[in-house]
Amino acid sequence: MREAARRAGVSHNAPYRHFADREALLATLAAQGFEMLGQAMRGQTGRGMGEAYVRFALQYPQRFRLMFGGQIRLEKYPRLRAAAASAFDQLQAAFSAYGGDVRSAAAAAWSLVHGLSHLILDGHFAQRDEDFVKRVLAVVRFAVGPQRSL
Amino acid sequence: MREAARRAGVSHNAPYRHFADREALLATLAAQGFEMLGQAMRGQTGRGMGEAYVRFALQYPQRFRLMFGGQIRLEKYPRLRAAAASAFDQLQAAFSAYGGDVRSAAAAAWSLVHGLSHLILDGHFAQRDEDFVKRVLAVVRFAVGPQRSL
DNA sequence: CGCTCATGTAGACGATGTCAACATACCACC
DNA sequence: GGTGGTATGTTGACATCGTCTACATGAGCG
Repeated sequence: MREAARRAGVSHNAPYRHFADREALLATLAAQGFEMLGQAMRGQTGRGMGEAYVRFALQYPQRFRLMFGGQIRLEKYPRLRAAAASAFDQLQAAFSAYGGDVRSAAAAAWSLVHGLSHLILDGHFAQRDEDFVKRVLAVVRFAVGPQRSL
Repeated sequence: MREAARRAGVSHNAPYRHFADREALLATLAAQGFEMLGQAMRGQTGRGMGEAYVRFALQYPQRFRLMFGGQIRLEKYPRLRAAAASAFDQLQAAFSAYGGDVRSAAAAAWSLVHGLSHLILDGHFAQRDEDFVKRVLAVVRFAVGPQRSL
């Protein structure tokens, strides 16, 4: 709060005229982040969407962490939840052509790109270039219906 | 820090005799978490390991968030990095029987279960029961070599 | 002009992470 | 057995933070 005020060049209490409290400020920034993410994925399809997702995370790491850091209680900010759901809907739409368990396939795809983003940001992989991302995403197939494999 | 001291029933500065600073305390807890995670996955293979991973995250959400929240700089705590790598190695070993791009496949598998854990914890999915997890994981196949699909 | 609303400021409070100074208990060694 | 050091703990202080209350100011409008 005080840091935000400082950067804005106003007194330490001015931000409270615009945000109820710290969490509300962060929620607004997070919602903005989800809109940015949605825009980054717009127009992409299939694997391109996943790559756009990871690219976004690597480009705005702090924002991404804010959006998914669990410090903001989604249920307190309907606008945040809506923004997040809208981004996910976009991903899910890319799977709707698919028959079968669309929801599960979309959830799996989201999980994959989300986890990859997080793990790269946390520095758990030696590589973090676009090629690595492509290679990892290329390994995965999504299957409908109850089959079995590894 | 002060809260930890309070719970331990000691003065507010006692913890500084055991941890350099707040980050060092959290790093220790996180390292412990990685060991717990490793133990939770031990003995599992393939999809069972993924389920164990998600189960761990849902069972110890705060710990999981601490381990992957990005608040601790890995490079400052070699023991932490080692604990994390050891857990990942276990996952990677499960793929070593596989030919092809083992590293990428393991990275994809880790990303999948990691992202799923995070998204469930964040409340981005309506369901969070074990069945949902199984269903999502069941949708994914890992393929070696340069093939193509969605 | 006077009222209201939006916005900003100053000052205070409790809580936190951290530092410095001081105390105490235990253990090794002459 | 005394002595010194190390591990551990305590008290007190400081700057910072999020937040609350009270007060100021300025624009728009009757």
